Amino acid sequence: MLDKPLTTFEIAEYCKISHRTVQQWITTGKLKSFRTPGNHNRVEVKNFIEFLNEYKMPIPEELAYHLRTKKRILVIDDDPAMVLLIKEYLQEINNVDITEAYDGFSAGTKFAEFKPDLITLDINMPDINGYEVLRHIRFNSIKKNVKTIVITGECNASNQEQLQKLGVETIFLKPFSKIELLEKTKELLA
Amino acid sequence: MLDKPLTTFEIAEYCKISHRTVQQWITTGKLKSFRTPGNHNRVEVKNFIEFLNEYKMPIPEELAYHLRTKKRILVIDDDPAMVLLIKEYLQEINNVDITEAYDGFSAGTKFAEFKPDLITLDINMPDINGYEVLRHIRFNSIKKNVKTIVITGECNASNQEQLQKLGVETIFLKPFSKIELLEKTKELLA
DNA sequence: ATCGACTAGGGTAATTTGGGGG
DNA sequence: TATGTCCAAATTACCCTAGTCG
Repeated sequence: MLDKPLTTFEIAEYCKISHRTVQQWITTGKLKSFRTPGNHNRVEVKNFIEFLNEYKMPIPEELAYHLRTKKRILVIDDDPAMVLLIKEYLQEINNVDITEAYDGFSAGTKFAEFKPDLITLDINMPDINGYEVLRHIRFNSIKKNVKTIVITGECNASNQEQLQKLGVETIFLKPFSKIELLEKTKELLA
Repeated sequence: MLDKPLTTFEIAEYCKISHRTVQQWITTGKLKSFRTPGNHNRVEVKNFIEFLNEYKMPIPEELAYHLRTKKRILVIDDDPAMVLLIKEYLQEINNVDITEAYDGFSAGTKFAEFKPDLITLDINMPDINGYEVLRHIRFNSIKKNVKTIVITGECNASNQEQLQKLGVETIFLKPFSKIELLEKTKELLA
């Protein structure tokens, strides 16, 4: 969502200036863009960030994560042994920072503070309602585009459908394959 | 953040001073700014306020809302009717911003984003373990000094002791007195 | 088919801004 | 150090156009 190319109006909104000025920046070559077949300007996020850096302009919060060198993963599970296992597996990916949470409240604070690119989540937990977590992420958080992997003990067809509606990328049933988890995670982070 | 960065002329108007002087402040590094690609100065509101504070200049009323004058309260309860009641009561206090959360995860994100000065918390909830919340706040959060009021249906002596160890300021049993809640809250926010 | 609301581009005039010399 | 004036350049306001969606 936030990764799709930006329109001149969106950039104008980020920079708090008029869309005409953005068009000027584009025509004078200061800001790189490409054209849609309908002749509309589109600016790739990385070009926008490059531009902001070059002119030492402030970078909007929502785009700041593009500057990170390491991808961030938040592992949410109330079972410490499972968290340990998942962390151990995922650590094999290069350039990732992993944090964990064992209850809903700290999952929330860590989500807001750590701003992960991907989360793994159990949905059958006594203290956390996984569906609430997903709903909150999709509808209320700034970072709606975070990738979500559900790792759970049980999941029937109706559950699966519900999870897919909430934008869950993949569902793994315990016990799960290390290789599959790694591959899927790498794919989602790419 | 949500506000447009200020131009030198706008700052000149706020300070009742010439725009040339504002430019001097910027070139001598007293006032932080960035430049548009067309070389126009822009000053972020937070930098302007910082500058005004440093030089002990009066802060224009239009910008005063950037200083946190209002105290913030986060109401955590899974029962919407109870949240409504508590909010209605607390609204009578002057200069407070109140936000609510109905589940652990959003309580966490709101705690991290809203940074409340005081929270009210139920501890007998199916989806949120109130003790976990308190433990997290005391031991892991940045804002350890947040005041905590527990409002709950049941609470025996052992529970009470546990809560006090976790730094809970007051415990109210439902149904509770509006006047007592207001008084205690005001006292804690003072 | 037509309407209104919305998004986007672009022409042009008006306004705002930076900075030099006083 | 702070200000008033000036001009070129940057930015914006205003307007009209076209396409899309329901």
